[in-house]
Amino acid sequence: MSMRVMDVERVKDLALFSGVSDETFSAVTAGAFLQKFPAGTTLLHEGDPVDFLYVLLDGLVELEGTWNDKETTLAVLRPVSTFIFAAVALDANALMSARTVERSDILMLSGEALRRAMRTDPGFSYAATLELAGCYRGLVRSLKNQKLRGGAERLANYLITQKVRQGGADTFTLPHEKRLLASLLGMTPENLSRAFVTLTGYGVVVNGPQVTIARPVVLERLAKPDPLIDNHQPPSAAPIGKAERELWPARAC
Amino acid sequence: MSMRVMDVERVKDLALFSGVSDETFSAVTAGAFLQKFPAGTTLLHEGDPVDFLYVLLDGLVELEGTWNDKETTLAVLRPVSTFIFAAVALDANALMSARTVERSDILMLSGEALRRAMRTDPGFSYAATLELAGCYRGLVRSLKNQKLRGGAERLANYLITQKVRQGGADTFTLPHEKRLLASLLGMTPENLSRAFVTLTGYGVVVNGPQVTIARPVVLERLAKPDPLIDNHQPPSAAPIGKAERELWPARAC
DNA sequence: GGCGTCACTTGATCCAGATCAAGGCTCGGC
DNA sequence: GCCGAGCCTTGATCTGGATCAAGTGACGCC
Repeated sequence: MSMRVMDVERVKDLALFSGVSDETFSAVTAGAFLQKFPAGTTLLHEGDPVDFLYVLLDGLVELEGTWNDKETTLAVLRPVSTFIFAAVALDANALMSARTVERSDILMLSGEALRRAMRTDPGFSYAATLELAGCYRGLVRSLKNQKLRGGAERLANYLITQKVRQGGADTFTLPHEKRLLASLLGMTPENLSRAFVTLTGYGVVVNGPQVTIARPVVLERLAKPDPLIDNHQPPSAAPIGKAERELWPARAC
Repeated sequence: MSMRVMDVERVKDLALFSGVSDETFSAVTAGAFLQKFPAGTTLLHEGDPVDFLYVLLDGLVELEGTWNDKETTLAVLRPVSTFIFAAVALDANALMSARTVERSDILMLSGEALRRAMRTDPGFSYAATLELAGCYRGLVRSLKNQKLRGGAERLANYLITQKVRQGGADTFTLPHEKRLLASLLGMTPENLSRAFVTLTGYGVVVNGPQVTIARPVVLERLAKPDPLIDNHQPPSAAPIGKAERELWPARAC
């Protein structure tokens, strides 16, 4: 199934394709699929060879890792995002699985064509470098978050980040199930519940998926957000790549 | 202080500079410094703007992250490695500090010149993409290791990896202080001691920095090493980039 | 040679988080 | 409308790891 004109435009606007020539762009999108997947579909299993670069155009996707019958969520992606780009670039096997959380529109671009484009189009391989550098720094943040903070602190910072990303209002809604949030934050669902109870003492009120931060100053005193771990990028109209997200606030978008 | 001919050769052999044109290479190395640092020198502090790409030619370097007066080791690098390449590519601030663990020879390449080279030399930006993709995957492995395994399991896998990297003999030497290893593995020095005691029951004998794995099969039954987390790359004569390391064993080096 | 420093170890205790168990709730299907 | 499944919460208990405290041994310095 091929892409509609509207979808082509959305892809063209990706940071990854910003400096790309028209020839390269059509070469890369020529053999592309646009597919709709229901919630809970595994797009790609850990260890599998990776034939496509995936672009999430609509919906919600989880990246997860497994070992010894345990699993953990490494990231939750919202549109518009690319994923497993590193494996595509290296033509290597996936280190994590990808699963749709909601019904999602996903564009699949031939890995072979992308690697060829990276070798021939300097604008594209430059953009690819920036994209990967942004992804890398996102992971550094995750690792620091995981190793340096306790559960309640991770949750507090997650809530502050969500608040900013959703526009800054004191009340906002969690973007997905708490079970998934627990896995992302590296704790059990039971402990996430208890962490929410703890934050009650810092002015956090929870009502199902609705969260309100009644006393932001008090919560921040607990959370101690840090620009070297948390990326408080506000929402923006333009679709944004991992690189620009990393560069904020150093550069305008 | 400029580079000796021998050092130029070592840099030229880096995977990062494999497909690079001679002009680009001299442009990048023109304003380069080669410096020797004593042990314990902080090369770069978290949050600082990054003006140089660092290349560790000899010695040992630790990358660490800090939050709220706690600190943790994110990686320990051996020669020949580049570091903070992502920050250089994006012209962003460092997310981690870099410290020499031993006396080290470090080459510093102008970030400005490298970014220019990335924009003009397609061979270089292609190699940069591969390098960053390799670094990215290394971090994915670290994060899975941290979130999915317990302390004793992380230590067991670390030991198995060291054994392989050092040539496969049952007895090998830890490459640095245990205090640093503890921080890398995400535990306190006290708990690392106890984890070593635990592994005694699985055939691990410790004598200062000397470790011998007396019953590899038993230890592996505990460690459950996994190619999607652990990178059991054997040593090799040629200097190797983060990309090739990731590709092993899929491709010959 | 004596002494201070620092890495490492060991023991005792404490705490965060995991696990086990149970109950309430929503929601979709029949 | 009833029922079952799955998510979420709460409570009780257990355990891995952190913290506190003390002791040992290696090494460098005076």
